[in-house]
Amino acid sequence: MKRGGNNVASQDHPLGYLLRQLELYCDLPPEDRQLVLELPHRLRRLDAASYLVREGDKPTNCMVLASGYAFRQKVTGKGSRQILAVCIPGDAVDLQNMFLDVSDHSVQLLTQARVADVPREALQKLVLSRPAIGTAIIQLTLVEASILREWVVNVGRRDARERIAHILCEFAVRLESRGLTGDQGFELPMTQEQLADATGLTSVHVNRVLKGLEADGLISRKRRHIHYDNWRALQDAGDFSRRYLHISDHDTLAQSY
Amino acid sequence: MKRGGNNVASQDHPLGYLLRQLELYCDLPPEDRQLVLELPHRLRRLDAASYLVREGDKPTNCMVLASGYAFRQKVTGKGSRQILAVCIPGDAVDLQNMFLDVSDHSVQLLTQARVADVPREALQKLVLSRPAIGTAIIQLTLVEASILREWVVNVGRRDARERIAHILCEFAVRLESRGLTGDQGFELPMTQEQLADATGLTSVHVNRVLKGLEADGLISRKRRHIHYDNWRALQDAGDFSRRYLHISDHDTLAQSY
DNA sequence: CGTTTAATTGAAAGCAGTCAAACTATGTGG
DNA sequence: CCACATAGTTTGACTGCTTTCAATTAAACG
Repeated sequence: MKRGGNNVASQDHPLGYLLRQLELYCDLPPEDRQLVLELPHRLRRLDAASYLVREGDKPTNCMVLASGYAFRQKVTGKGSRQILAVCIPGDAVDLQNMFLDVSDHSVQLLTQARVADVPREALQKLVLSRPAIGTAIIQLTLVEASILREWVVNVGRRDARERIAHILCEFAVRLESRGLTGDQGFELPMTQEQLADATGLTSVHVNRVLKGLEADGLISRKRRHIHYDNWRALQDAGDFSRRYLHISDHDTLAQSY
Repeated sequence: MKRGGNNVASQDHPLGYLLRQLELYCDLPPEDRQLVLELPHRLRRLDAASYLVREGDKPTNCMVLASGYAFRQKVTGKGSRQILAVCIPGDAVDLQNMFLDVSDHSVQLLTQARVADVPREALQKLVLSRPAIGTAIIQLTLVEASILREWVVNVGRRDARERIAHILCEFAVRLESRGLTGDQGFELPMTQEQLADATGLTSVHVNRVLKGLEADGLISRKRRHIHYDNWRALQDAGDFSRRYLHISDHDTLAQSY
């Protein structure tokens, strides 16, 4: 059940990760794979904290993260920020904007990144004319929605410890599914304040919870690196089940811990 | 800029509301309109509290609410419930399941309802073969995702009063956009406990907040009926802006209050 | 009408927030 | 190479919004 054949492209081609992500959910015929890789695009290198999209924008491109991390966010009237999603390499940053005219949230880089700008129309056309690509993009969109639902649950019905443990598990599995993790751990590209904005907490409390998880032997930390000392217990602490990520088992090794 | 021509169908045909909803975001050519209305479907009448979908199901139909209300929900390991969305008449209940094989959440009826079951494949085929319909369905999906993002903000970064005011505003505008509201108010088809599960609060506190909003002259209530006494103030109290609903202004009258 | 479900109210407890300060790491320029 | 600046982490004390628990009232239902 390997998805071989395009792994080479993943590493070099700016859209390789995108292709790989599309094929996570359904196989593409060879000619569709070609069409994806041949999408017109312009590659930019951007600094950390750059905005890719601002709420209210009328975007003309669909951006793909060739490398680096980003997050979606919204700011309330009182000025507090809520992070809505974390984008990892290969993510198409604004499928949203491909079919809606005004962006309803902002996207900001977490790290320095390479971003491929694909003209909106080119991707649109592919989605509407190639059933396999259309299916794959729709599935991507639906999985993003599923993750959003889980975030609503996380923020609405879990306590601080559960929220943090849950989001750590989510990262672990998502990164793993794209081969971006190290040995039983990963580089968390966020400050504790950003983690707080993603979980509806304050940075002070995130700090306390992280120390608690560490004290209980679930994780250990060095700088921004998270190591799971007890993956099973971390999942339990976070009420985490991978089902909502819709990643088939053979796409990741995480369950072997 | 009227979307006339299919208003008659909306009232009678089980899929009329769906068609109307599709056309909210982009116009369909007449033959596509025909194809939507000619979708094979079976109509069922179900009691309140019936499940339309259960988490883990592998559904074969896409259900459309011809009448009645429903909500999406997930239950945590500790047994608390989070409501993720409220479906109103005309909503396609599981676009999710149309392109994903396993449902990641449950859908339960709020009221007695008429539900049209459309075979998954029939709708899929239409989406992938008719660009206008594909575009409309994708837009619908994206708007749902946008609403989810706003819910994350609501639950993550707003206090109890703001959350309740916000969700009331959202109902008002969504119902209005489908012509389901009365005079400066609407029938809220939820108990206070369900409202609590939608906002990440407890029913006790929802009650206190509702009474607070009433005491401050923002709303008045009779049974489940909500009347906005001061629409402007209610929006302010809820930090509400309709942008995330992606409803064009001429599709609703709400802003005239 | 009795029974069940939902709404309401009060008192007490607790989780997380706020405020403030100290500490650490990283980076810069002299 | 060190002093200084900046950004992020850590810690403590106190406050407060919401929850919890419990009891009462009101509405819906057979």
